Amino acid sequence: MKVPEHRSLKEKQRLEREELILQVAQDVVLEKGYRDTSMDEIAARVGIAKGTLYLHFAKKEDLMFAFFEREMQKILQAIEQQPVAAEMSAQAKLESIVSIMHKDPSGKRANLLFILFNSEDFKIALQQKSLDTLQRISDKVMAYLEEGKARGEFDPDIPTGILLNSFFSVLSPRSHRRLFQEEGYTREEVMFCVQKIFFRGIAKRSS
Amino acid sequence: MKVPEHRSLKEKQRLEREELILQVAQDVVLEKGYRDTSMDEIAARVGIAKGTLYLHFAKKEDLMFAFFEREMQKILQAIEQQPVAAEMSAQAKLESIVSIMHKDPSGKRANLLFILFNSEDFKIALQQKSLDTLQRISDKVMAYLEEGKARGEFDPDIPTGILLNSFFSVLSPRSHRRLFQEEGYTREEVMFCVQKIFFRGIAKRSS
Amino acid sequence: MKVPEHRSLKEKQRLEREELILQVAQDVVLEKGYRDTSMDEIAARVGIAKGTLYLHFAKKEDLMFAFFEREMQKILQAIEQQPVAAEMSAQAKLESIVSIMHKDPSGKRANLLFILFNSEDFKIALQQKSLDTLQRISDKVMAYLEEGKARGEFDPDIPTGILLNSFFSVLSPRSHRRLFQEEGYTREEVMFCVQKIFFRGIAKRSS
Amino acid sequence: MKVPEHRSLKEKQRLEREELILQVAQDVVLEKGYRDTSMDEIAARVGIAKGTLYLHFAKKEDLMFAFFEREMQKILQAIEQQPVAAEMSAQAKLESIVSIMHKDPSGKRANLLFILFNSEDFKIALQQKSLDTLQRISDKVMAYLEEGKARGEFDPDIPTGILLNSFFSVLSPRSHRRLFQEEGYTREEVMFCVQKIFFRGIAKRSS
DNA sequence: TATGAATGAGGTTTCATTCAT
DNA sequence: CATGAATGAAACCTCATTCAT
Repeated sequence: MKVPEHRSLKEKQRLEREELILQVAQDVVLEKGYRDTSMDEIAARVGIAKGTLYLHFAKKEDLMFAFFEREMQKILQAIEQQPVAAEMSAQAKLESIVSIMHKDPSGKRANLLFILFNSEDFKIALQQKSLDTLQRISDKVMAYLEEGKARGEFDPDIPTGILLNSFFSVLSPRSHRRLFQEEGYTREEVMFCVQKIFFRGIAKRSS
Repeated sequence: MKVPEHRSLKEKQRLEREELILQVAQDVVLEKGYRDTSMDEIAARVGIAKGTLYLHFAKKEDLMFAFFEREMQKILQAIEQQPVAAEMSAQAKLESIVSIMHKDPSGKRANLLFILFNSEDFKIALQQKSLDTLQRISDKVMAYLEEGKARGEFDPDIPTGILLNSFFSVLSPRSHRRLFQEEGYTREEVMFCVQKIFFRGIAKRSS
Repeated sequence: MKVPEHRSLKEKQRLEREELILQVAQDVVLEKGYRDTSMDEIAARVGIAKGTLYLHFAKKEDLMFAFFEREMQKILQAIEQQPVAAEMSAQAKLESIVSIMHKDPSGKRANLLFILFNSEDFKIALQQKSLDTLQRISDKVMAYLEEGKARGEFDPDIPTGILLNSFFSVLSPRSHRRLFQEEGYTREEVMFCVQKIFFRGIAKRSS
Repeated sequence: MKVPEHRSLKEKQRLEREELILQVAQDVVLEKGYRDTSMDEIAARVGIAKGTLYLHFAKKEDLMFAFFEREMQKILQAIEQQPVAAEMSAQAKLESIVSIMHKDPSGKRANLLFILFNSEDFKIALQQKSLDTLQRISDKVMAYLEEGKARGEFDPDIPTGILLNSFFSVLSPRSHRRLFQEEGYTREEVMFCVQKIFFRGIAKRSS
């Protein structure tokens, strides 16, 4: 109020630190899972006091939700910035979305989303927040699925809601993770096959 | 000691109680997840003292593992008792397995297995036990998948390991649960579509 | 009251079992210490139900106290049955008592008494019971100590109470146990030296 | 962080509290023994929450070990700071050690050490820690015992290991405690007599 | 009388959250 | 703002003791 520039500098620092916290939290969650990630450890790794953590995020849930939301935002932005040629097939568009979700710089995104999605604690928290960004991603995918049906690419007999769910099942590395972590398949190989199964599976029969 | 009937009566009561405990544990796990299921709460809901719980299951892990194993046994037995005509297609055989896994009286089985499978704590416990039953179910499915490939039903270009994983993905109600719990689809409809996607997706292309 | 013979038969069986329980309790206490000896384990080793244990001894403390008392009784009897020649020196008489306390058939007595004497729980229980037998043993030793003083064997300047305590210190295998369990001394060697120190230490100076 | 005085003030308070905890723990252990000393009770008596206790000592064992080690350190330092004239007899040196061990401000030290030494649980914990301080005290005593033998003060026929044990037996107030707590002897009187017995007992006979 | 299933108080330890400095 | 010590609820597990059969 007195010195706006100062205020915004502070604000910038604040955001930078928030970003750092989220990064660290992500790492820890990936290592230890949701429940075994303690606020103590996050604070320690960031190099701040536990109390400071609570200045940024009032609850553990809030922190967790924040980086979930951030990932979603990134995905949404990437999807929206993706150049989409009009004549591109619906399948190609959806494949590009899958590709976005699996190809983050750190390569951790999909695992992270999976962990959060399957953490009981987190689910409960999630239901109480608005899922706006998630909804928008979902809408985008749904739009492509319906476009594909309209174009005759996808089987119109399968309800779009079910298609949507199956799409996100394909995406989530679920047990796929095991395939390249323990059974020696490459990530690319697995994703290629899984997408193949999915898109063939939903294709309109050429009859 | 003297009277066999007496002994077996006690034993019967014991088994009944054990069954009750497992039922309750199942419910709580379904509601709250593995970690948030406390021995206290299970005992309270069963209506017994905490100590009594420990007479039946020496550790939380043991209790959890017990009903996991029990479900697996039921599934394995059902699979093995299923009459399998020699000329039945591999797909039909696999469909019957899916059907078994999804048709338990309570309708909770698949969710439960999914929760346990994705609980970090439980995984660790699981690795220290023999996974015999689980392995045998898995072997059965794998055998059918390879039979299907040999018969020209399934695409031989997709590694069987990946097929196997995808099969269990289809099975696990993961987000499917949402479809009939919140979005108004019937369980049958969802399973029908999901299986359709899967089997079309892995079918050998008619050249 | 109706059938005395029967009654006494029952009574005899009862005592036999009580003896067995005490034997087993002794073994377990020697193996695990006072606190880590559970009523469950005693019952299991005796081959009776836990409830039966409580028909004989209403509290854990009572059981423990019972075999403490029993050992004391044995010691007292052995002491009183010991033929004591009038002209025997006081030192010789005391040495024979030490010998009795250390030479029980099982060779466990001294350790056991030591464990009990140093168990906090037991001490408290002990204080609430009459220590009759213990007192009588103590009186016997005290009498010999005073006899020794009167005869000019022991130093009359050391109060008999202190001598008494030191005597029981010498007896108790305390850390002596370590000497032959971990350091390779023989039990006899240790006892010989320790008694030597004690009796020389309390001897009247020949000046 | 910025102000050293501030840091050291906090540190000082922390140490003071730690000291208080150790004091209280000592009292409780003296009253109830090792096993019956609960973290709850210690916290309650100190007037802090249970969790706070765990900020200072991560395990019950650690707390117990901490004050054991602290006492040992105090004793070792006192021994090493003791001015030792070269011509002093070995007996005089050992007497000064006994005196140190028995003359702590609270007068509880020896009892405490004895309780800990005879607690099964503590022994196990002790074996996993380095016994450095304990060993050094023990070495010092042993050196004096051997010096005494060499000088012709002590009986060379008694193995030094046995002498060492007997020395610590004399020190430990074992049942001595009873003498001045219940029987009206003074501490000094008891210690005087007990040392007299010990040193006479181990003296070389003037032949 | 004998049984052993049932009880529940009590013990240790963890960790999200608060708050005085 | 930042700190981190303090809190206390809650989790798992044990075991002496009771009591219906």
